[in-house]
Amino acid sequence: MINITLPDGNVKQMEEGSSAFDVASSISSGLARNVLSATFNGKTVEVMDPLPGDGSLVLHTWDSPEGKKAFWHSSAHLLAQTLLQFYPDAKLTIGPAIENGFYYDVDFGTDSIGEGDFDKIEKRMLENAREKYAFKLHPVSKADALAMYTDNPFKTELIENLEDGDITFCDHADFTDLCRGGHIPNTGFIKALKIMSVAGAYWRGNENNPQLTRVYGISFPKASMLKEHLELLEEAKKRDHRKLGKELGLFTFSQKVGQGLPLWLPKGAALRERLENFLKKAQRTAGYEQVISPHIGNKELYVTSGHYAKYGKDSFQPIHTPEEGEEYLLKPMNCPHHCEIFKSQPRSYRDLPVRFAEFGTVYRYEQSGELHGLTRVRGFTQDDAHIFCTPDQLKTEFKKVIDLVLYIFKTLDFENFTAQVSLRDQEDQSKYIGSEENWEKAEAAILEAVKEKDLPFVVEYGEAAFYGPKLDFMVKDALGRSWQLGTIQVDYNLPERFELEYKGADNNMHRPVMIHRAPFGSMERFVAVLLEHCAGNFPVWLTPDQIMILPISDKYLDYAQKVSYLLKNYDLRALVDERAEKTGRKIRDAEVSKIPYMLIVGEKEAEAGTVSVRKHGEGDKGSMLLEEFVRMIQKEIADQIAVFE
RNA sequence: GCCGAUGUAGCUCAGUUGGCCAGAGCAGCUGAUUUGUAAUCAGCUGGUCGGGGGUUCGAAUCCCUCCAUCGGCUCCA
Repeated sequence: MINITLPDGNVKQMEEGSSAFDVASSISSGLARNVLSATFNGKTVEVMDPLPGDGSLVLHTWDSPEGKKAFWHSSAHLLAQTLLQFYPDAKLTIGPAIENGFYYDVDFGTDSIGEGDFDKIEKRMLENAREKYAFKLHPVSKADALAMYTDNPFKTELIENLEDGDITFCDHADFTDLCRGGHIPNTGFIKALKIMSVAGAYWRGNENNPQLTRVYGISFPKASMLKEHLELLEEAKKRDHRKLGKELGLFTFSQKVGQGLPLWLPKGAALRERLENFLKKAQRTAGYEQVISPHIGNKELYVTSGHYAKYGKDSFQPIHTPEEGEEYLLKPMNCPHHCEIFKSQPRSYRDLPVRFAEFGTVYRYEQSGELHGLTRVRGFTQDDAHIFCTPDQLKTEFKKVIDLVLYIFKTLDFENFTAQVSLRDQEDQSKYIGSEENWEKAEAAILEAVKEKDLPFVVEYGEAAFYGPKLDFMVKDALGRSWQLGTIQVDYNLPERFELEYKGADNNMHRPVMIHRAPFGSMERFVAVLLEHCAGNFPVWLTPDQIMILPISDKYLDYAQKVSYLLKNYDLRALVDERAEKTGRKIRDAEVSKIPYMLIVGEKEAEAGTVSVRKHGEGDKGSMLLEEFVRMIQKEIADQIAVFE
């Protein structure tokens, strides 16, 4: 007999040779049908394989990440099997599960695969799935494993890095593949699937290695789930900030101006200005001072900061002065300038912390293939600030910045977020500059601040910047997609390089600590994420046009103008649709342009001094006195944009 | 930068086994309509078919090249 402790604490006694499936069956047949993977004493085991003795068993269904992982990884096997049926000479490499689905990297040799082939592959995969082939994991000796892949250098490389005795293969049908395990019981669980795309991918992610074809797919245990998933993708497409930005007239790009250099249109520029003013106001309260620095800086500035050595080659190249000698770089970040501002006068410990803020536009030469809408551009404006403080003030200041970030998230309705603490790579520390002692202090300060603020957080090793650890805020948008927004970074390095100092109470000179922070990240990126989050329906305080006044006919134009004038006096952004169109048409156009309020005015309204209110997406709200409407919208705005304390 | 795909009017898209003057809807302009909660009607304008080169009697369509965009990879101070 073997004893199995289930996660709910119940102990099951099972006969020798029982599997996770047997355990599930003994609980309920419904559960047994839905078990996709199992973990036994912390190790992944195959659902159908006998359990190796006493221990605790966790069963994973579709609702758990482990269940999905096993499901999608098994689907990758199915994909590989099917691909070999069409392309017998293809060389397989790896096929893992990913966040949403799975992929298989394949070297197709001289063959190629395109969207036109997806249909037949999907059909054959489903045919194969319906055969309910069981996934069977079994050990293979290193020598035998190598013998199986004499013509496949990729698999050979993988096997060579494995210990003899640790090597397993997974079979289903007549297909076998090097695999460490974690499968669903059989292919029959896979009821719906779709090949999503093909793309190039380097072997082992290294751009010096040969490029393989990555085939992406997704699969589900129910056809309805696939439908839902595809609908979600459709919805995401509708919310694409590139599409909405064009439709709402916020920004554009021009081939002539250059790649990755956004042009902000009047409505977009006004929106950005409102975001800036909103943050500036909170920053004033929080004790920041605005500074302004130029768009170029002497190369020496970046040699001093260390950025030139690190990024000089991959950046926009220096601008040479007409006479020889001097070289200037487009500003790729604001910190060196701010360091020099700090140095412009002697500082006392009594002055600290000083907080310099600037909406600083910077230019970075991103590889052309990386550019993407407003989320990855070559010229962008950071809502940057640098805080210079004493080491003792670091944690307090850090926490204050967290408060500011949380204020912004709350105002803009980003309720789901995780703080990501990025620390050094624990194995390879050669890429970081700065002393061990300082790094440790900084890492500890961030972790303490995050814990004291009670933020949900994860720690990522190896994700730190080369000059210091950081805290990034990952927000989830309305469709559940993750985006990196605000960032707070500790820097012991630049103060050292720029020899920043202040006079302490002990009358000696001390080195300040620096915090870089950008709650929005960049204005471009933030607007993009916000657009997708709210699907273009900005909160009233932020939206470009708040109110469209629709006169029934030109007889009521005068009244409409009067209403518009009055609203503008209240700092509300109102337009009048003066066209000789039918009301239905005017409403449609205002709805399509996502203007939150429509005020319909005709004879009744003109006589009574009222407006007939229609709200975007909600319809007719009935008529009210103009003053009433003003109070209502003012209250809405006040509720949306609380004061930062 | 790499792999793959795409590029036709301001926007969304038809048109490619090479062949009459390259089409539609929306937007725009002109006129009529004076309208009550999601598209009034008619007419008109608008395109070096991404740029350049080539093949051909003939190219939006085939080839080369450059540019840009999209999906990934790599990268992200």
